[in-house]
Amino acid sequence: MNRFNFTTFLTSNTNLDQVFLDELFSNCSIRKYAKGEFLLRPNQKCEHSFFVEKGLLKQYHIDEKGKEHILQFAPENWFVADRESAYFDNPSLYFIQAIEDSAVFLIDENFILSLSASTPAFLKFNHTLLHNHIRHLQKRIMMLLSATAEERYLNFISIYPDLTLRVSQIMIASYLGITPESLSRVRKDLAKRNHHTQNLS
Amino acid sequence: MNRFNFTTFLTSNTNLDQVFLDELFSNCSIRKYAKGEFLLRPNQKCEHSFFVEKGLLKQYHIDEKGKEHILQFAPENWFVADRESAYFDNPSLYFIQAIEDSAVFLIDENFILSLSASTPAFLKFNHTLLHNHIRHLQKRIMMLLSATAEERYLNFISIYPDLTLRVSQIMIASYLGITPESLSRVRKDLAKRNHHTQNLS
DNA sequence: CGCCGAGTTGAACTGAATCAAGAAACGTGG
DNA sequence: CCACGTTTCTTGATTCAGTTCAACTCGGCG
Repeated sequence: MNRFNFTTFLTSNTNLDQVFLDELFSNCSIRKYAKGEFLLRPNQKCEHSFFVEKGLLKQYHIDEKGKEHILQFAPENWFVADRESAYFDNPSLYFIQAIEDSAVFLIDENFILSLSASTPAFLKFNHTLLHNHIRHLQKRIMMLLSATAEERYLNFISIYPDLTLRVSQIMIASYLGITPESLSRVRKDLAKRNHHTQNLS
Repeated sequence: MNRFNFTTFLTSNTNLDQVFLDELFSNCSIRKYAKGEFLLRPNQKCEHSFFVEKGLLKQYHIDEKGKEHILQFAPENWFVADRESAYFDNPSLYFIQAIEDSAVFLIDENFILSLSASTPAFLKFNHTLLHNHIRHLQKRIMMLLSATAEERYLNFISIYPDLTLRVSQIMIASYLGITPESLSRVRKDLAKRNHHTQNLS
């Protein structure tokens, strides 16, 4: 029996049986990407969803002013895809790039649709994933609408404590919508305040 | 035959037949909400999706500082739901409120799932809706990450020319993540510049 | 008529961006 | 394994977009 993260992810979130999993895996390919390699570039069409088995990806956009804005990080057990290009005719606006050496499952979008039609448990699973994604994006919007630089950073490290160590501050700043210099100052301030409270205890 | 916007929306985006539509409508109810009425409040559980047949809704959050942040407007032919409470156990974080007298279809989320399982065309339709929603949220995040107050406003009026007239500036500002005062100044600046270009032509 | 919320305008303030320069960490090739 | 160049991170000085607070206008409505 295969012992991928992907298998564990599927079996622990659904009650899909082995026959189903075998069919799913026979329609997926796994590919390795070296750090820095691109899985998708703007104006390409994104044919599949990516499941990150190992490593770390980022999805980002370069705006007219040449600045990079990170839409999301995708560490182990995350899905990424460019929904825009997968479901509509539009070519992608985003880069998807490996920021660590990574192993990724490629899943055809049409295959997901046909599995959903044939297997109610998978349909439910896929819907939950999509709704989870929506929920996540909504939280991010609220954060960008209401939180200061410090609040955004504190929120980030509480949600992604591991990423804080794996990702450069430049990228974290880009994800938070602040400059790297500001992030550095925020961290300095927090460290100073933490020292104080530790000394008082 | 019923002549709702909802019917037109469904038939023009899918090839669902009349039998199907009859079943769908027999499982939906339509309700009217007066301006100011709430469809959902925080800590309630949102049982269904709403399709706006007529009128205008807003979905928003009140943060710890007491400020209102609008997640989305929903005019005619839009769906709104609190995915978070519909699909997970968490009670809602958001208000959904009518800002005009409105007529709204209520669609049970479980019913959507069962229709998706039984009707491939509806499955496809629903997936497209969800992906469209994701695409929309992603665009909004890029906007909040990269655009100035003026760029956000110009983007807003280009996407929602009608809403610009139906919605108070206070709400537009809240949607854009700026203060009403700033929005007023942005508009003043734009008007001044437009006059100049008009005089030059 | 008087009230109230929406919108405008001004003045002062501020959080974060920008620009610039130096220090630390990193990796790559000799 | 060290030396070098490159990138990341830090820190400071300055600027700026947008906020805050306050006063005032306008239009609708009981």
